[in-house]
This record gives sequence, C-alpha cells and structure tokens, in this order.
Amino acid sequence: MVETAGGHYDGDVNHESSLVNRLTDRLIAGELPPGTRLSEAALAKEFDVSRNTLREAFRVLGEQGLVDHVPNRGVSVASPSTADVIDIYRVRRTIECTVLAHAPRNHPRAADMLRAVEEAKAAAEAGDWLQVGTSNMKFHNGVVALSDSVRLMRSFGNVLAELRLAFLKVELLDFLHAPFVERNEEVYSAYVGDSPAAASALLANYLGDSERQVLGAYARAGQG
Amino acid sequence: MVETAGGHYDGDVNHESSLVNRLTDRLIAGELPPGTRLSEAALAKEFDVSRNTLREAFRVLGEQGLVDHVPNRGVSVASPSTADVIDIYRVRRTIECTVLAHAPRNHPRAADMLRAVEEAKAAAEAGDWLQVGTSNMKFHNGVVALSDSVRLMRSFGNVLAELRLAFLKVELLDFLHAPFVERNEEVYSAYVGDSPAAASALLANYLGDSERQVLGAYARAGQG
DNA sequence: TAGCACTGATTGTTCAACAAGAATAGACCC
DNA sequence: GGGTCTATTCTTGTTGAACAATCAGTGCTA
Repeated sequence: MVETAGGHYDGDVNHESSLVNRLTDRLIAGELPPGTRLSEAALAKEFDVSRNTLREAFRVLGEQGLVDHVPNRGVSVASPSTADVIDIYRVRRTIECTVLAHAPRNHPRAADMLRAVEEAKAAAEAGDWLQVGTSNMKFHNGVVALSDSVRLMRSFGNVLAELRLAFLKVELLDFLHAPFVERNEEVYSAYVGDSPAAASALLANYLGDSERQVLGAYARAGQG
Repeated sequence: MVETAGGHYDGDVNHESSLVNRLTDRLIAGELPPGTRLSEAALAKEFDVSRNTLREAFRVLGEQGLVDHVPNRGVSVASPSTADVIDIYRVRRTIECTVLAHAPRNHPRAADMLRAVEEAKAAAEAGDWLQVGTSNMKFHNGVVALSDSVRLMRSFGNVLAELRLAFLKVELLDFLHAPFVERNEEVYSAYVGDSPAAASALLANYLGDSERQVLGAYARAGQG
C-alpha cells in the first residue's frame, strides 16, 4: 500500500490515485479541518486537475468515510459526531481486541508495532503531537495486521483515519494522545512477553478509557 | 440503506447513486459474471449515462471491492481468488462471531434474522438458489446488525457481496447454499433460545465448513 | 415578520476532444 | 514454426466547456 502520511507518491502511475493520496494527506494533517466545505472549483484549481477527476477522487474518499457527500451540496471534510465516535470505538473493540486475542505469538508484523511505539515516544518527547497521532495509528494498524487479512486492515484503516478527524475536531491532540503512548507499549509488552489474551484485555481497557476521553473532550467542546 | 437486490430506487435523488445501485444489482444477480471486463463506452451507452458519471460509480464500486480497477486497463468484475476467499472468511470469523457472542439477548434486529431464515427456506423449497443466496446474505448481515454499528455493517456488507461473487464464480449455488439454510436456523435458535455464546460457537463451526466447501469447489474448478 | 420570487453560486451531468497506455496484427528475422 | 519488433488500433485517463438542476441568500410584498 502507498505511504499516505509522508508525501511520497512514487508508485502512483496516474494522476488520480496520487490525487487521492494528496487529499488524504491534507485531511490527516489537519489542514482542511473537519467540517470544511470542499468546493469543487476551488480544489480543482488548487490541485491543478479538472473537476471531473476531482469528483472521482471525492467518491473514493467518500467511501472511505473521510468526506461527507450530500447530494447537490457537495462534499465536506467528515466531522464525526459523538454518535460516530461511539460507533468507531465499537468497531475498534470488535476488531482490534479480537484480532489481538487470536494472534499467533511471534507474528512478523509485531516488529511494526514496536517501531510505532518507539516513534511515538520520540515524537512525544519532541512535542510533535501530530506525529504522535500518526505513530499511534501505525501501532493500531499494526495490531490489526496480525490478522493477516487485507480486508480487515483496509476497513480498519479507514475507521482509524476517521477517528483522527475526530481528534482534530476537538483540537486536544496532546491531551488525548499523551496517556496512550505508554499504554501502547504495555499492550505490546503483554503481547510479546505474556499472552495475546492478556494483551487483548489490556487493549480493551485502553479503548474504554480512550473513548471516554474523546467523548469528554467532545462534551466540553459542546460538539454534537 | 437502499434495497439493493430488489430494484427499488425511490430514494435516489440523483442519477449517479441510482447508477451504483443498478450496477450492484447486476453484479449481485450474476449477470456480468466475475472477471467480466467492463468497458466504459459500452456500459455508458447501456445505462445511458456519460462516461464520466459511470467512472464515478466505478470508483465507489472499486472501494467496495465489487470491481477491480487496474490503471490504464479499466475495471472488471471482481473475481475472488482462493486467497481472497480465505481472507473473506477470516473477516467473517472475526466480525460475525465476535458480534454474535457479545450481542444482547433480545435485540430488536433479531427479527430480521428470523425473516431471512424463513425467506431462505421458502426459496430453497422453490429451487431459487439465487434468492437463497440473497436471503443468506440478509441473515448474516442481520447477525452483524446486532452490533448496532453502522460501520461494521457497511464493511461487512461489502465483504459479503464480494463473497457472493466467489459463489457465482464457481457456479455451484445450490450445492454451496443447500446445507446452510438449516444451519442458519440453528444459529438463530441458539441465539434466541440458548445463549449468544453458544450461537457464536455454532456459527464458527458453520463458517469453517462453509469455507471448506467453497475452497473445495474452487479446487475442483481449477480456479486460482 | 412570514412568506415569496429573484438572483447568484455550486453541484450534477453531458459531450467532444486529445494524450497516453495497452492490445492486436503483421512484418520480419532466425 | 517460433519469436521479436513495430505500426495500427482500441481503450482508458484527463481536460475544458457547456447547460440543467438545486441550493443559499436577498430583498420585496403583504
């Protein structure tokens, strides 16, 4: 799969798939904040593509849940409601915990998880909370990668990307991410050193707390 | 959500969303068999839309996994390989069993499951195996509906639709569906009468057998 | 102030055109 | 005959312009 958070599009053979990645990067990076109306004419000019090409890209982003498409009113950056957040955490619990609990002990992809943990620690140290969020996504995508299922990874990746928009919406990246850098590491250690089942239990706890934090931030921000 | 297997598009406000549904129906119905090359010019004329509109529809079907898109070579109806089938069943086990095991006892959507079981029985009686397959999908979508998660339902629905293409590919609809009409009913009874956990165990068994059957059919058909 | 028509802007859709890749069919060589 | 190279042809990728349909805002009228 193409790296989406770094700005490398070497593998893109045509204009449009690169466009999807460029748009995804902007969304993930928090330029184009949640709720932003995406004007076809303006964006087409900005990315120097035709409206038709842009509209095709919109369709894939729409299916991925990154943008909302309302007929005759165009698309805007997805702005997850509290109901969406709850739904997203439902998915996370269902997929992440189950995959982790059933994962084989020495899965090769576990190395990705460890690397993500290290990255997150370094980024937290440096105060780069956006990068912490990216590393966090990498970690949890790594968890689901233990399933060896490309479909689970794809679906789950979309949901995580959506959750990132939720984080951006309340703009408390540090507050929301800080406590979980460490807990990712605990989950990893439990998986490697103890048992997948134990790690899964830790993760379930983790997700419960994380969800509460996000919903709390939403409540304080007065967001629907 | 719009009914996709019946031909009702009353809710479609614009041309394109109806186009996606019309295409989905054809795919699900087995016209346009797996692997069929979908020519833009030909389909645009057939559905009486422009190439651009059709291409937008292709993008959403591509994200849903119903069609494969190869740059510069257009799209063709997805034709799941054995690796895809294995992956699909991995998803099914992860999502269906987990959701069912954690489902509350008297979930309102359980009625949908029962209805699907009845439909499947009637259709099997009538020898309408395509309809049996549709009812079967309805049943398993009903299982996932017990999660109350729109995202799980959406992702899972896509995967099930893909699996249907796998069934169509080996063209043994009766053989593949026949044994499972009854087993759906057993799962339902266990959920309602016994416990979600028991039902989940039955379902896990069911999925294992089903997977073996499909892979066996693939092997006999000499498909990759 | 509650409608109501008007206006301006945006999206939905089509069409025609051309560039760029891929497939096909010969031509040619060994 | 088999294998490669090339020219032709077909299909997809992308664009720009155009028009219809719909929406948001404005000011008018009663």
